[in-house]
Amino acid sequence: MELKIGELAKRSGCQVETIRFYEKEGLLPPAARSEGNYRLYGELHSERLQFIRHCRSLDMTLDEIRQLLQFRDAPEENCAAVNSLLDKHIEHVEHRIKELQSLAEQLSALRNLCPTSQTIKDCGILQNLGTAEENVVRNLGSHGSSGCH
Amino acid sequence: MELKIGELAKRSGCQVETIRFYEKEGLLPPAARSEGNYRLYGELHSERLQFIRHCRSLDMTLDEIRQLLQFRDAPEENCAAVNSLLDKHIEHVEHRIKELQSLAEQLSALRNLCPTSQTIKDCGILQNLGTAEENVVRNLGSHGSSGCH
DNA sequence: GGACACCCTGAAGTAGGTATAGAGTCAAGA
DNA sequence: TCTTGACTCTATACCTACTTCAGGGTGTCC
Repeated sequence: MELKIGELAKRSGCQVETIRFYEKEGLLPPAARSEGNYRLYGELHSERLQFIRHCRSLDMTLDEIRQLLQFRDAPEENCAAVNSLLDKHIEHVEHRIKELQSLAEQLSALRNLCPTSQTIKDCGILQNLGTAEENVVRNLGSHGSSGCH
Repeated sequence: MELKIGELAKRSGCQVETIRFYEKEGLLPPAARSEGNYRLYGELHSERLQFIRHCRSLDMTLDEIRQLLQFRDAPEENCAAVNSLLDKHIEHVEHRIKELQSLAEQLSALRNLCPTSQTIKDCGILQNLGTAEENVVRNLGSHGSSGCH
């Protein structure tokens, strides 16, 4: 039941480099080592990695996951903080959805400004992009969560 | 009509550092300089920056913006590529919305596993996060666009 | 001439990895 | 025994779109 890093990676569906990265970040404790200095993992590591990957698949940050792992390591405490962390995360995701929906509307309106191919100087899209943002919601201004890329 | 960088920043609603960054990235051409080596901007810079910020408020990448600026600089060409770039961007945003909606559903289901405060060892949320992801859509696996943070 | 707001350059930091270089380990086949 | 190939190791750089910081110079007001 001792896994090398590549085997653990296959099992957990993540990449070798990612596992090493989690170790460096303190999310996974350092692994035991073989004679040849290879990392060796057991069941506990495997479960912990599964937990982390599950959280990541739910788009939590490493900081949020770090907190959840701490809770997990204190089984007698109360879980109110876990619930609250999740509530905040849900709120965050829903906020982001609304932002992107508003964005999609704006983009669609912009697209309609050039229904067919023109010369660039007559292209309604480029013209509009060059104007002030009067009709544009500033949803991504300075504090918007960034990036759908 | 010669603006110092701080004035241009105020006008365009972005930060001084961001303007310098765009210059370094080649999105804005180098500014003229005053005797004291201060950057001096004119109307053309101001318009170009407005264009860039408008695109950014629509969540386009700097690479996409670079392409649009190239188009903008060739007014006699055909704008089909502009339309196509925008179509791709719209598709991208809509895809991301769907991802996040599925995510929100999963998070909501997860949240329901612990309706009231428990001890951590009885918390349905933490228990579920430690299980394999059988019931979890892998929408963010390896190729999902990242980050709502 | 001193205080203060503004500007300069260059480098480092952010999140969550991914990619690369250069080297070591290990098992199987010729 | 030698070699090939798959795997592992460390350390470092790269990605996006900026932001922050250190250590200075400039310009104006009182």
